[in-house]
Amino acid sequence: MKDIAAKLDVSVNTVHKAVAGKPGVSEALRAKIIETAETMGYHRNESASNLRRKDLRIAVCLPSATKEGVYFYSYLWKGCTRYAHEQRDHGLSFEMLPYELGRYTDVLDELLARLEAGEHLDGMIAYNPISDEECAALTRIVEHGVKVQLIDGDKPQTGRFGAAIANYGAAGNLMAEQAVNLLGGRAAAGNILLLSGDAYTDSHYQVARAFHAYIAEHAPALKVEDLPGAHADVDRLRAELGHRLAVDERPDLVCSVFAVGSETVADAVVEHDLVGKIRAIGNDVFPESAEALRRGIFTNVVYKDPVGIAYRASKRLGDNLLWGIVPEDDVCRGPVELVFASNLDQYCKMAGIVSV
Amino acid sequence: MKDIAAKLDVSVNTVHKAVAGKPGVSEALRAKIIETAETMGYHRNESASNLRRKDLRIAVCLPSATKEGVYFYSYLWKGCTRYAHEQRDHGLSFEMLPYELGRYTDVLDELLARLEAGEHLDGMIAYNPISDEECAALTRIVEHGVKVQLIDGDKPQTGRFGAAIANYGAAGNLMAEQAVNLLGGRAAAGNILLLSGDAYTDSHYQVARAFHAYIAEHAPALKVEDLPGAHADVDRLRAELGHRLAVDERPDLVCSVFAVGSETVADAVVEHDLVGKIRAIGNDVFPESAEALRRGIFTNVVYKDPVGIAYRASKRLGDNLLWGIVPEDDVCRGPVELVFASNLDQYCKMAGIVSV
DNA sequence: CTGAAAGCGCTTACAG
DNA sequence: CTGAAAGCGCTTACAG
Repeated sequence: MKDIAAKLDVSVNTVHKAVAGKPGVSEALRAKIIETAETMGYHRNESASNLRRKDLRIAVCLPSATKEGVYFYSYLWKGCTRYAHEQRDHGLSFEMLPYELGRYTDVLDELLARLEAGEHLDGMIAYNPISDEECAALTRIVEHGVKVQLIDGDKPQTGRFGAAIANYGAAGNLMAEQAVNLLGGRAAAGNILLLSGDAYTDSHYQVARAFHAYIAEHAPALKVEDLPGAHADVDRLRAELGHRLAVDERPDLVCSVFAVGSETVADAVVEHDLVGKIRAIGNDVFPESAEALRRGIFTNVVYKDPVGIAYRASKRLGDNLLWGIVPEDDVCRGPVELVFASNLDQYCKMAGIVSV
Repeated sequence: MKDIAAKLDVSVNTVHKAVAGKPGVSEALRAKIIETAETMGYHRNESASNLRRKDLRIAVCLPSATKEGVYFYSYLWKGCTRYAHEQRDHGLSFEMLPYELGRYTDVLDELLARLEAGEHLDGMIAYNPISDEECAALTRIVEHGVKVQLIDGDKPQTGRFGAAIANYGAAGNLMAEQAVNLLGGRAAAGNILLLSGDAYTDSHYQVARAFHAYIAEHAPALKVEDLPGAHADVDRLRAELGHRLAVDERPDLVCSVFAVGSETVADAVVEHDLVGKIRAIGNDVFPESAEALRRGIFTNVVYKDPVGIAYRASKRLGDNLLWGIVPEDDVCRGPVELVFASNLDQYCKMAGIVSV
């Protein structure tokens, strides 16, 4: 920077304003400085930049990890806190705002009140808003100049900066692809029972839809029957599943598109003494599903990397606020993988699951 | 730091020496300072620390990516350069020293000469040495106080700081587990042809051994026949494989423990018009294997994350040199995953493979 | 719009 | 063994 300043006979301060995109330089001079900087191979020293500048403030607003879906939410928190920890000396300060399910709007309104009272916030990691109230509150936060990065869903109409979502379509395809493998390849025949969850829950619906589409295209001789139902009526689901497994014409393969359904499947398979006799694929890695895979109850479990999704969401926001980096796509889809007993341990280690 | 100094009535300089582990403080005072620092919740500001201190020097010595195994080596380079790029302002400077295969000792000797001439080097990322000469040269580098992190193998007798290796055992198990799945589960029967590579190449041998062990334990009715041979005699391998696929009693499944073998399998399956009629699992993601998976020639490909291995090797060394972090294990084993057509794209993106 | 000066929190080189 | 001073490369707050 000193060299550039000397070469153009301006002050380092002016160089700073030019390269950092700050106001206070004429556009002509800025262009000349940026050009010179590039030809001289200049790049900003991150350590020095971070040292003097004031921390940018980011709020994280996700469901607390104490209720339904506890594992999933705790993985999201883990991804955010990991990034926050890595960046603690790098110019970012995080405020964690967990909310009890059903109280999202309240927490958003509180935050809004603080913004209206003049408090400054640069960015926010926020759980995908569902209700109109939640969307409206988030939209108003965006209007206060806060860059909002959504997690586990997208609502472009809020004016959010970006969104990070698991690749539910790929998860459904992956589960279906292995289902076809297990039932004999392209010429596969047989019956699949799919615990398809709640059709109004985006993640359930998308996995189930992709599953059906894959089977229809690649192995049309396979019959897929849906068994819907989610957290709310898990008892009915359990009874119905038991019913299907008890009869002689039981399905050749049982799959679940969601975590609670996977647990139900594992329990039912054990209860009806079908371990090794019926094949099953679960969704999401959590202690119970990991145990079921280890014991051979599941052939596989679909992994959607919730920690990674939250980490990437945080990093995209941080990189943008700190360095002005604009991602290619505003929506970022995480990877999906199929877990086997042979490589289960590496996923448990990532998720912090200790085997029993 | 200023607060600690004020509290204990010493200089910031003394506090620095105490917390940074530098000489020049009495042990009694050091202990008192460290205790006070902890109770006051002090932690070192990384940006400030990086800004003033001199860059630590790290050399990277790996096979150049222009010969045999080009993809694998280029992935290792990619992992190292990614870390180097991330750390460019964070107190680490890297020197890249690619060598032509067979010329490893020469490059190590050159480096040794520089060290003996008084040049200083803090750390080194080095490819696993094979020959006695290579091991000896590396040992002498270690004796000059250089912390050496090995990649793709381990030679503890060199006194290396650590090693990062793909989990070849898990890769063999994973391939075998899916082989059992494809051939009918626990009661599977059938014949598997295994391109087992070169028994003297550690990576080939370990994958093949784990594969055999898994089958013997989990599906003893499956017959596994080895077809050995590696890069050196790929023409013979190709002929022999063609022979086995041409006859009526062809295997139900063909697997390869190594990349060149996988390419050979894919070619042979196409040549004998067996796409969709015979099942095949390959090893390693590279353009040809990705294409074979996309076209349904392979059911799956085993992924061993070479970029990640090199990245983690670099990061472990960097974290130790910069912050004194000592990893729990000196040997770090990378993850292994089974790739499907449904999630192939995410691996191609990581490896920089553009689909045709 | 432009610049001179102070300072972020640490590390270094040097003096006592 | 201990400390006073300078300085890493940038950013900020302020003066012109």
